[in-house]
Amino acid sequence: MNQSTSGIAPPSKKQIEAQSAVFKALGHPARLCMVHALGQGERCVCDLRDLVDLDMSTVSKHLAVLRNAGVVSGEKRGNWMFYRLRLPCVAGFLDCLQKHL
Amino acid sequence: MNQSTSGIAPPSKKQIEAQSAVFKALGHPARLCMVHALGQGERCVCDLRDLVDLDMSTVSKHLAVLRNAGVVSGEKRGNWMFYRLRLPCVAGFLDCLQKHL
DNA sequence: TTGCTATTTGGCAAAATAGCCAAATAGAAA
DNA sequence: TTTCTATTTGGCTATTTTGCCAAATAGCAA
Repeated sequence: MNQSTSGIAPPSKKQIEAQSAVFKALGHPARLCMVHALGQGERCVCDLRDLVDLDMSTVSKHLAVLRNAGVVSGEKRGNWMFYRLRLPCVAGFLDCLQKHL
Repeated sequence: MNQSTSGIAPPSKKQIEAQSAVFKALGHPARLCMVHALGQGERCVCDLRDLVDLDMSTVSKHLAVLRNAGVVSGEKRGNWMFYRLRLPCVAGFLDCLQKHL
């Protein structure tokens, strides 16, 4: 037999999809590493490439995943593309993880 | 040419791995759905199975992913296995996502 | 214009993940 | 003991993800 269920409404399927896309985007070591760096300010793709030591095209695709999930945003200035963190809550959550893991 | 880099020490590779395991665990609609439910209190596997409508064995494997990442913990009482949320910061982060997505 | 630099996109093979069924396990009940 | 119930594990295929190379794109410089 099952437990009785709570009366609080769960998030919609759309919300769950959007939220899990954010988590999925952060759920890769290279992407999380880049997000950590972006937490300290904007970076160009070349900086992030040096950080994670992957092919430039791979880094670009990782950034596309983060962009599509709404985690970061990019702005082109001259030849460079600068990325910045778009979700303010990420930094605080990372701090909390640091403590509890 | 690259930007100048900050002097703040980045997290260790081990920390990055542990943190991205948490995000990866949360980065699946069914698992996130279950975590939402667990945010309101412990649930047995059968309750979670009803929630996400997947095979019992699939639910069990999803819970193993969450357990291995440190997101939830399980306790057996009688025939039932009860899972509960182990990371207090998840609920607050989900609230923040709700606002900013 | 041509050339150079930074980034993105297409395509492919390798690796990881998801979900099912069947079988194993553990504990309660008869 | 045997049986039933809840959960986990093994194994398998289908799907998704990752990361490289090559090619395309965009903007600056000459």
